[in-house]
Amino acid sequence: MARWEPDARGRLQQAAMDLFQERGYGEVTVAQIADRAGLTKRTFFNHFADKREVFFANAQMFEESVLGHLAAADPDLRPIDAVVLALTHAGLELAPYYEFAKARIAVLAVTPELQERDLVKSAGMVVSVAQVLGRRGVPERIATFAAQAALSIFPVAAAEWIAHPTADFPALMQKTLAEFRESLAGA
Amino acid sequence: MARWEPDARGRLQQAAMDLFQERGYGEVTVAQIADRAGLTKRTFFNHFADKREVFFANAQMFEESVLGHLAAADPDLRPIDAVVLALTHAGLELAPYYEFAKARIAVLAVTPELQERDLVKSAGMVVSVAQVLGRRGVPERIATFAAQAALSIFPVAAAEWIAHPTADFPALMQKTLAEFRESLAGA
DNA sequence: CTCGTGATTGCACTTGGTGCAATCAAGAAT
DNA sequence: ATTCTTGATTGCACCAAGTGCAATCACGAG
Repeated sequence: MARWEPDARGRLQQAAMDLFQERGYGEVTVAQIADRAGLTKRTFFNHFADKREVFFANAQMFEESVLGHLAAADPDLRPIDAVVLALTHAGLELAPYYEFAKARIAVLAVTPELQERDLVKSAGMVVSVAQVLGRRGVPERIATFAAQAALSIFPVAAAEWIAHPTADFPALMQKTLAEFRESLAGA
Repeated sequence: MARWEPDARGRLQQAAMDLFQERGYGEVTVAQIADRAGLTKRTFFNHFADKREVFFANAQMFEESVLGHLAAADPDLRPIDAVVLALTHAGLELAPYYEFAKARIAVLAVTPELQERDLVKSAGMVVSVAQVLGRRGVPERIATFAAQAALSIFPVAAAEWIAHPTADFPALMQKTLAEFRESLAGA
């Protein structure tokens, strides 16, 4: 038997997501989350730096997945294509969590506080992706721009996929990338 | 004589910036800001939604300037060029506030809390810029991407200009835009 | 059976932020 | 001159987020 009930962190995440869906992020207090997980407010803050972070605990795994795919990508690919492909693959791995992703987006959509943190997470990912590109010899600024472009595309394609789960996600990514290119076009 | 000392809001901004530079954002309390401005904590929150907002009070004027230039831009320009030009012109208007801009960036650079809010402001600007483009008949998604691209470019060029005030800002913008295009390139 | 260790907890405390009623300083109305 | 109105400021009570620190707990190792 474990010391205490196992996976305190996971229970906090679960309790938080449940409560956020039930009452909305703003109406939920950290004490209530901890309570539902059978823990205390103090313990919550041992596991998460602040109330917002509990919402993004899983998102980090997604980032690692993207970075993994990117590091393993064909070195001959152009930077932007490598990143888009990595995002596409990582995105496909999310398919089994369709319901979870949908709920997550629903909460995010109505909670400015979480949207704010979401921007930080995206910005952080731009930096990591750019770093990985850097190791391929891509100049820093180019790498950052490519990462930004690719990461701008992803949520758009993802939202469309959530709305039409039968759609072909890789195709959506390519279509969206084409639109981005068009937006910069070029005399 | 005015009812009270005039321009409470301005005094709060000034006091806040001074204190942030002296001690750092995290070491300054709202009560201290209000105090230095000869007001109370409660009054501070009458003028600003939260502690972070006082730092961005001026930034809104910049946004309005950009939107103004954009609305007045040559309708024949391609979307991305129109936005870049509008940002260039608005940026040039910032030249007289060089010292202030420098101090602002210095505080921002060491304060994650403010960086987070800065991302929100940028995102908001992407939306407004895209709206103005929309009124020119640019499709929504293209408009958003163009706005994102242009607003990714601006801080890079601005940082370089702050570092080398003698440089030609419009040229920096164009150079940076070219780099962004390169990052998406094409064969 | 004791000891060490890491997770959990209790508690006090600071700060951000809000709601509401009271007050204040001016200009307008009588 | 006095009253009225109006908007800005304030005081106060209160809730929730987040932190530091010491104590406690539940296990496995020795």
